[in-house]
Amino acid sequence: MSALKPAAHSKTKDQLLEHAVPLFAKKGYRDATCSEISKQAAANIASINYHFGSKENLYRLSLRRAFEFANAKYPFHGGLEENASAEQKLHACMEAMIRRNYDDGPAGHLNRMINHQVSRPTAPHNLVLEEISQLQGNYLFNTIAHITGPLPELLMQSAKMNIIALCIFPSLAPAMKNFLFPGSPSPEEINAIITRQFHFALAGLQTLKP
Amino acid sequence: MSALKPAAHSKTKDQLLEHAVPLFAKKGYRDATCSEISKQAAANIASINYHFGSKENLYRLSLRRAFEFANAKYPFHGGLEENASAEQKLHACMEAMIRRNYDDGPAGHLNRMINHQVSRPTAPHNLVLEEISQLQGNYLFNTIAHITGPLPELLMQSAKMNIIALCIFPSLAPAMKNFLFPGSPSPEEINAIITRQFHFALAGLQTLKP
DNA sequence: TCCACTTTCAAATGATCATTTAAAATAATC
DNA sequence: GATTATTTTAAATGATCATTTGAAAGTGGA
Repeated sequence: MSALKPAAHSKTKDQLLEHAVPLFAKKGYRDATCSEISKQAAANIASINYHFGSKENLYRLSLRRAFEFANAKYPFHGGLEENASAEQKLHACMEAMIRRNYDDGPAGHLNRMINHQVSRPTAPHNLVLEEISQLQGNYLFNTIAHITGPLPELLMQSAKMNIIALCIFPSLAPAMKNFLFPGSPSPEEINAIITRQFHFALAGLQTLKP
Repeated sequence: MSALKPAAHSKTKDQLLEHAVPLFAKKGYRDATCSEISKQAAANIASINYHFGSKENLYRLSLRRAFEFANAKYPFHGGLEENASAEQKLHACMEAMIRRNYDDGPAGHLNRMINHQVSRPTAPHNLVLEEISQLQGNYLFNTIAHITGPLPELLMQSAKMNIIALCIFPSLAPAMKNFLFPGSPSPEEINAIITRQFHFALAGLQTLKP
């Protein structure tokens, strides 16, 4: 436990965070090593612990940063007015989730980090994840409720899960994504995916009405 | 490289495989250590390399074994006749996939192993996975084709992906599964899930018809 | 210039892991 | 029962990892 108190900002600290995010997104928490992160940031290996205290803490900050990027470029509400229809809002949510999957830049890092996290949960990271998913999950939850009408809690959660599944499942597994789109899908293909999945989801939701 | 050629069968070898499967299913390839596997099998740590050559090879055999268990208890065709309707066949596929998710015994190990594998692919293991998923994927593919009628290849693959997503997504993430069902769902709840997801999927597939 | 403080650095530390080794124990064959 | 082959064992090996250490270098203010 070091008694030193590093400054809030420094060039090295910024560089470390900047390179940590894409590396965690690419390899996941475990396979992105401190050695590689600090090498990419042109910093000494000890700098991570000096500036962030631990690799785990650096990961937590990276998650938050990736969330800000994703949310800024692809917000769940999609710029819709509050009085937009529930169908429009659902479309916006799905569009945001799907576009994030196919964004190779900073706005796509969050989904890639989550994909790694999903099947390999580590206690402290889940706190951040839950915070994020609640923020977005509640908006989606309310939107769905307007489409299906009131449903039992369990059915609602399950409906929400189905919407998320239709948006992010193909990109969860790198193998599946590559199978569908060797290389990256074109903007037109992404648009087609969004409308296709939206109609698929909407039809499915109708079957849940009492 | 050992010059010894161990016998095809031995009690220790059987015990190792028997304990490796549930451990790989619980923790994934990396977090299930040779040390823990051999301890559970009441064998020496060197026995894995003696009998299987490497941890990787033990994992490959474990995958095959898990596949046999899952397929024996929950076959994709669900005991249907060849002339059953496409809807019946789709229902059978989905039922098999969903029941495997909620089976805590040997028949559930395959899905748990795949869930770990999905987001963290390792080259040699993927060969086995592809073999397995093609076997089952082709059957599902043909079934869907009968429901939607002929579609472009990409649309068909995407439809297949959606069906799989609706079946296995909630159990992909341990956190999500626990959120929906703290503890395990009852047999009645599982039945309800199957019919609900089937109707959701069927309605979605209709929207893909030309 | 001196001093207190912050930051960087190369090397050490200690933990964990799969795999190897070589000797000892066991089983099989004659 | 002697000899050969197989299996088990404790210990060693070497690799990788996050983190710690202590000294060196850098920085800003009086």
